[in-house]
Amino acid sequence: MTMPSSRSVPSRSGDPRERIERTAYELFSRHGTRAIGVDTLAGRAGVAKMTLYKHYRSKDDLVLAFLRRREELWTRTWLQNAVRDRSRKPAARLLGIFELFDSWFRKPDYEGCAFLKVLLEQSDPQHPVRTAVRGHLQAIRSLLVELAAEAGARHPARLAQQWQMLMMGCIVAAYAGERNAAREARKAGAFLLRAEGLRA
Amino acid sequence: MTMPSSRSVPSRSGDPRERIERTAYELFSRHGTRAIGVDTLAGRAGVAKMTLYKHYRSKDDLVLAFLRRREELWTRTWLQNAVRDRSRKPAARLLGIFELFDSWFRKPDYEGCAFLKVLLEQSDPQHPVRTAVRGHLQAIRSLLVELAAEAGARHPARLAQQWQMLMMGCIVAAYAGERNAAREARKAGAFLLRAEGLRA
DNA sequence: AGGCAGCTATACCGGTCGGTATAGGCGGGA
DNA sequence: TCCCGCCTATACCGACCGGTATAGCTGCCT
Repeated sequence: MTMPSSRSVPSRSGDPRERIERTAYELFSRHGTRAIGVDTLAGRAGVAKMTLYKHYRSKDDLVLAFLRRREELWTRTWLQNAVRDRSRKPAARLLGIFELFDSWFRKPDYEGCAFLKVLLEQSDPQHPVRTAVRGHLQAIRSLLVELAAEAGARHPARLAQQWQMLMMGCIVAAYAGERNAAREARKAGAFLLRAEGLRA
Repeated sequence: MTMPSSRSVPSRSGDPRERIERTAYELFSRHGTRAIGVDTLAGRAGVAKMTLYKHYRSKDDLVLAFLRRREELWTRTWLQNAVRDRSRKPAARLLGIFELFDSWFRKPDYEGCAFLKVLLEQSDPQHPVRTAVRGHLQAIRSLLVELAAEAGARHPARLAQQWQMLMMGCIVAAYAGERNAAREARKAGAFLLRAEGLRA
């Protein structure tokens, strides 16, 4: 009677720490960090609350671990690899991001970008969590700068910055229900490439 | 001793209802709606909690009122008027949005976009609050479509959608600390205009 | 003078927040 | 066999959550 949601999809396998992180990833990604309490988290992970606090000093610590995992799984494993596999020409790789986004946005359980959710729910600019998000956005930026440079852009840093704004803008638009956001962003991106003297 | 923050900047003037809405505007805009409880709100407004619940059935109701006020003050009074005053040529008006954003982002107390904050903190797509945000974003879109059409764009709806993504993207980028986001977005926007056969 | 509407203050409700204390179960290594 | 390290379960802490009940004050209308 205590917690009806405790045992649903308990992510049973793995040691407790792994179960905690996996559960945090699912719940924080979907609902943000403010909406999920530590009791809910421990219950869903099938783990005692004390175990959680043995591995992480505070909830903020766990949130930071979640953000690291998000960079590992989303940025590196998903985005980076998919973009490199999708094409050989760097300019096409940049455009490929939006093709990737297009199928992402059309997933019925599309839940937006965890980095942006966490960024916007923290009003203190000095807070460690918000600082960490800035770092993770910077990691994505570095990837974009690299691609822009490989593509031979005149101003790789500028193109990367504009590209990232377009990415974030269409992620939010898709979250607001605009399912074709990625396709329109891709078209806009193509114009930016031309302005940099590139063609896909 | 009960509430040290109760009387700081109590927005003293006006009837209770106006004080509530003004306080909600300040607090929700800066911190989001999840971070601000009704006790804090009533305390800061210098109003009894019962008075608050006499004017609004629930906190969600108050949030909806806050969003309406945000559209009134931010979208209509601020954005719309400023853009119309800034220039006569519609294409220049579109670009003027980012010039307006540039000074907005450089305010030391820049607090981002309340619509986006509220949108991202609500994970249920059916929730009335999230539905309301979609409506407010649509209002901004309408303004953009109008400007794009006046400017003679070949595809006003498309240009408006891309423009809004650029706007949201640079709002978020600025929130992450990128102070020159608006200037770069403006440059990107100029390329989109050229692609539509327009010149500023 | 009476009355009523609007507001205030205070206390309360069950539930959840992040975080801690305590005691016991269970498995592996010596 | 005994112990120790890791985990569990449960209860607790003060604070806060959204929302309600009650009683009293104040000012305006008649």
